[in-house]
Amino acid sequence: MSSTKASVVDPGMTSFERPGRLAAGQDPVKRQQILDGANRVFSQMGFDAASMNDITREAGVSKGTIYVYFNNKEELFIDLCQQYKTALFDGIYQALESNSDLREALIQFGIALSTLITSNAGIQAQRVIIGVAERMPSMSCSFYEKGPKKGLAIMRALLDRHVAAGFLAIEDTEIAAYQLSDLFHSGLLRRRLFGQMENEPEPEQIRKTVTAGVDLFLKAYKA
Amino acid sequence: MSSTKASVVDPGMTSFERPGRLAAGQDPVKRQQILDGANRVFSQMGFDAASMNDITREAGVSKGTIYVYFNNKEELFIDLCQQYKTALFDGIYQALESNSDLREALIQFGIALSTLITSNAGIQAQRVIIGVAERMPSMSCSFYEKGPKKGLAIMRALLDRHVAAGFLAIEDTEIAAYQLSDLFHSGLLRRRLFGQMENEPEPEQIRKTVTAGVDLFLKAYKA
Amino acid sequence: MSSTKASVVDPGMTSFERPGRLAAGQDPVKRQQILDGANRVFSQMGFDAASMNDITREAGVSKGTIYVYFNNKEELFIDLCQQYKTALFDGIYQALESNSDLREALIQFGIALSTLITSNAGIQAQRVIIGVAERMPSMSCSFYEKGPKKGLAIMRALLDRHVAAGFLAIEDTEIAAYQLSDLFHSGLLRRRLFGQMENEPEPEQIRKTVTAGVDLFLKAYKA
Amino acid sequence: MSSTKASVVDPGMTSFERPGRLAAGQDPVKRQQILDGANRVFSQMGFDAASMNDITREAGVSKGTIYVYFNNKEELFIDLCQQYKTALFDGIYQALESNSDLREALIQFGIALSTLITSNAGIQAQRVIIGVAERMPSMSCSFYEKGPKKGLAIMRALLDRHVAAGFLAIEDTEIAAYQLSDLFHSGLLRRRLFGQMENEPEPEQIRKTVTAGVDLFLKAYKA
DNA sequence: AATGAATGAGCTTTCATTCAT
DNA sequence: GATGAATGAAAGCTCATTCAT
Repeated sequence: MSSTKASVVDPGMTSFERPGRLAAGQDPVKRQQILDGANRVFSQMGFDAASMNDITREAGVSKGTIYVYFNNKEELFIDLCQQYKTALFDGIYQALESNSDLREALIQFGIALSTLITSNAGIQAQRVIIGVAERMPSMSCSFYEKGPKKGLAIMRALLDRHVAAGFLAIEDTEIAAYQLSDLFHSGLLRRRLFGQMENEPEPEQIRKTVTAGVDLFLKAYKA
Repeated sequence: MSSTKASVVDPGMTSFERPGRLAAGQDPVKRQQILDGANRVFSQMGFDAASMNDITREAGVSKGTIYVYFNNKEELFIDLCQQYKTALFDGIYQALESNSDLREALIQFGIALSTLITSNAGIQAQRVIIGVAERMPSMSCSFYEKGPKKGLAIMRALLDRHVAAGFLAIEDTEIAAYQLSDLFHSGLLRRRLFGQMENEPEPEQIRKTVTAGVDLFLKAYKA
Repeated sequence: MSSTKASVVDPGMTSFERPGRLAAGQDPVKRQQILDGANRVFSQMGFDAASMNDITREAGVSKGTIYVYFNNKEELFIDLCQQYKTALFDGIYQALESNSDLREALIQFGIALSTLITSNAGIQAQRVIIGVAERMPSMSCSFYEKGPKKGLAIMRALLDRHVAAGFLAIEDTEIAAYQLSDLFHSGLLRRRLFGQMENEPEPEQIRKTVTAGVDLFLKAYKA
Repeated sequence: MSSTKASVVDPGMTSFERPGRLAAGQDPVKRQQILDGANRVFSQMGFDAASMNDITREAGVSKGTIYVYFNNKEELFIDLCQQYKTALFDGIYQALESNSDLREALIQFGIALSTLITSNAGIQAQRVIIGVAERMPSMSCSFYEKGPKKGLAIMRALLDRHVAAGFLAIEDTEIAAYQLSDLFHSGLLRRRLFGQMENEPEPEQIRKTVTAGVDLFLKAYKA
């Protein structure tokens, strides 16, 4: 559980920049330091097996300090999950709009998405969240809605536009969007989630998988 | 956590059939009784949050007895996961071979597979296993290999036969098999895993999803 | 905090008599053993400063066992206070009725009462209860009602009978009963409560105090 | 625990009068401010359950400042108790000497004394001190000696004078003083301490109790 | 001189495991 | 062979005290 472990969050600011004394629980650098430690521990152990002592050690702050920033273990976890959502999915949707060629746009987006969700950090985050889905359904649900679901909506809108333009012949673009999003990571995501593929897939493998998926999709649905 | 909860395992034999006194830890009925209780508890709580007391209560046996049949909590959990594999995937692969029409065979198989892995019991089992995948990688891995991977091999062999027969034009049947297996549950599995779809999908919804996936697949890959 | 300390409770039964295995939290000997340990610790430290570890050590049982018999620290404390009430005040009221001579009856009763409430055990119990009276008012109140108040009612009835018989001339027997009960321990109780009198008063001192109080009372109130 | 709560201490000076910067821990206004906050918190919670954070909040000073004025929680508490003694008992003994009529002098003094020790502030102070008497015997003892004991000495001297003057016939004026002091609050103090009388007794009730006590005393002891 | 964020020992409570019955 | 009361290490969390600002 060393600090070399993957992390989906990036403080973006180091302790060197710490300004003058801040109010209790208000220092964003320290807050991020705790979240980083918590991320490493929760990612390795899951919510229940992680102990606050572990997080204390990993974050390099004292137990009392954690409890100044977060009311309890669960709130720390929820805040971390909020961060997963933002860190994972922010800024990858632009690939879809910035490309005029449909095939290329889909491939670029698919690569970005698959790279993300099959990365070590992404897999760990998904595992942790799926692991508590039974007991904290609203959290895992909101994770899905901020992530995959949002991507789906954007993709569906794109498909709708191409259907309207006569380039694609799709009866139900909702189903089609689901199909496409699953084709992006065919043979990658599930194997990664279950640990059957130990390391992050090579970029080349991702490209091949995405391209095969997009081509299958376009061949079947082109007008 | 009552006994009305979903369970992937079926004892198949009641205590009435119990024979004369057996050696310690040798009574298969009692063993199954413990596994059933453990299944209900682990499914609800996950591995770490489940307590042996809960399992004791749910299984209706004493704590000492559990420790005669299983060395510790983890071994009980591992044994239960072995059972998940068998209970989940046994007996669904025959649909692929018993049908001469390719499309119909794929649809029947897809429905069987999707129904299984999106069922409450199936989702709970997958969640629990994914939740510990980081710490017990061999277990989650073997779960994948016994389940999805085996299905994939059978599907790939089927595709190979149809390619050889000239009915399908597929370059890489491994990728194609992955694609098909993901198309079976497009928009179902992930939403179920993350709790965004609360209840088991209706048979009609599964049929529609599978059919759309198979048709997409065949349209693109038919010779 | 050794086992030689004063205790208001008497198990009345030793571990030698322990019968065959009892249900969890049902063994009255063990229960009493815990209460005895708790009594010693709470008496020394008061409720808040006492730690469950101290009680564990003093009672000679494990922490888990305490929590089988009592849900939490507060319930253990409340149960102990219930016992204080019973142990302290049960069986001292008979002196009042068993004696035909009023003066002698009052003196005997006063001696019994004063001996009790100025004893080490009695003082410790009162201190503990007074110490939490602000936060657990119902408990300290019920202690008073089971103890002093009950004695007052009996004394008042006695006075009423003697007034009716023409032996005493008392306008308000309620006030008189209060006066008498305070005269019993004049110069003893408060000094003991505040630690200004370190040791239990000698029987002779108690007798002298009670006699002086009763004589003062009777001289003023006799018809 | 707001500032509307009863307090036995009166700062008597506000921060407006604060002079130029004083040496650390030397500002008597700030010191009193801390003691006031501590009084409110200790009165509500008792010594052990009170937290320095509560006192910080209630006193309106920082934690560091408290530790400049007082070495630790216990010393703060001890200093506060010193103040209880002074605040409670100072200036009530003059009633005894300023009145030439014995009965009237005793009644006035008794009323002053009973009003004080049955007041909310007085009861809270006594509860707190009795609650720690076992662990800090010297403190509770000195409280008694500064308060009740001093009053007793003065009363005894008064009784001695009247015995010498032939107005009273008392064999042991020490016992008599104890008796009188307890008669002052018969039926009030103990009920208040144990919370059986929730509110401060009405002045009329105190007057009645004191008068009854004094009259009982004088009737029995007059020459 | 005053502050209050940080510390970490110690709190109450839980629970996997053992073993006398 | 089965039981479940007992254990005690370890959990989440609090709080008296310190010290950099």
